[in-house]
Amino acid sequence: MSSSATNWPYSIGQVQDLLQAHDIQCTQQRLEIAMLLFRQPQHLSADDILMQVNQAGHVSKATVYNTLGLFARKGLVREVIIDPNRVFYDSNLDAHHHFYNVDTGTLTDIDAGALEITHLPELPDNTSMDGVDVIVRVRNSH
Amino acid sequence: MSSSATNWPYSIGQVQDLLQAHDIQCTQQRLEIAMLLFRQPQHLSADDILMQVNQAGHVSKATVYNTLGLFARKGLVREVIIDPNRVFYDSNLDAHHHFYNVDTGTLTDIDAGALEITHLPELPDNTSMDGVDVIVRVRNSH
DNA sequence: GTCAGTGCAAACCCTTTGCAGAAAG
DNA sequence: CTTTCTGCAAAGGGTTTGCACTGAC
Repeated sequence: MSSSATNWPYSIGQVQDLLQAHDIQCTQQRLEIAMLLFRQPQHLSADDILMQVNQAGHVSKATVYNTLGLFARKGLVREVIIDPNRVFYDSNLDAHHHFYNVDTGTLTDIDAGALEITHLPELPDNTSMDGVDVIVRVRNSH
Repeated sequence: MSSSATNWPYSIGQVQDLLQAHDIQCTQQRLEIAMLLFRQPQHLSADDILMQVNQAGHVSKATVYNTLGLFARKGLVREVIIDPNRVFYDSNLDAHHHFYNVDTGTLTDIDAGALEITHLPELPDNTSMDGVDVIVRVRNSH
């Protein structure tokens, strides 16, 4: 079930292969952004990435946003829309769900195998399944 | 389990009681917005509400946003964050989940009883459960 | 009369876009 | 050489804020 037989962090070669496998032309900037995301399974906002990638080299804001949009469209990363203020990009390719700490804005993974959904009703007419997201909202126990 | 033994749409009196029960001072504008939301179980964006409420009377944009934020904080409506472009406000007070049509941006309810989650792993340290959202993304079958 | 709510416009912030220059194949 | 990508700055769009006015109690 695991699509990624991975050892984090990914090596440069593995990231290059990953881009190619997802039909994404490999450029300097895309490689830098992907390397960052695939250092470990994590959830980063566009701004996180913009700042981190610019500690060493330089990638423009527009390129970061365009690249992340491209990665998401190509299925290389998953957009996580939970926080109204920003989109997170998730480098964990395996099926999983999320804890969302509403106090800190922190996302934590829930392995898909650790949770089971049953009795899902039939889909609306003329639609097909695209995915199921489960978000468990938690708050700090005061 | 149903917190609302309701007959939609809510009457003015019922909405006034609802506001009072949620510790919200009843004003003209808040009543208008609440009446609109509780005409039926539905998902409206701030802009939907702004436009609909201004077909008859007039409520300013700031008041609509402030009021919806207040309603959500007080637990009168539920914020649904699924679409990166706008927040939906859900007047369905019963436990339920959502289908989200990624092509049309449409939300549809899934009765909570129609779906079961088991084997939820234990929460992160020092946190308490705030709620579970299940989002089933669907797309139009081409 | 006092405190909370409202309206307007401007400010904010994340994200997208237009276009000229640079890079990839 | 042609096509695609990148960078900059400006525009876009939903949401928030500052402040004076109005309304609720």
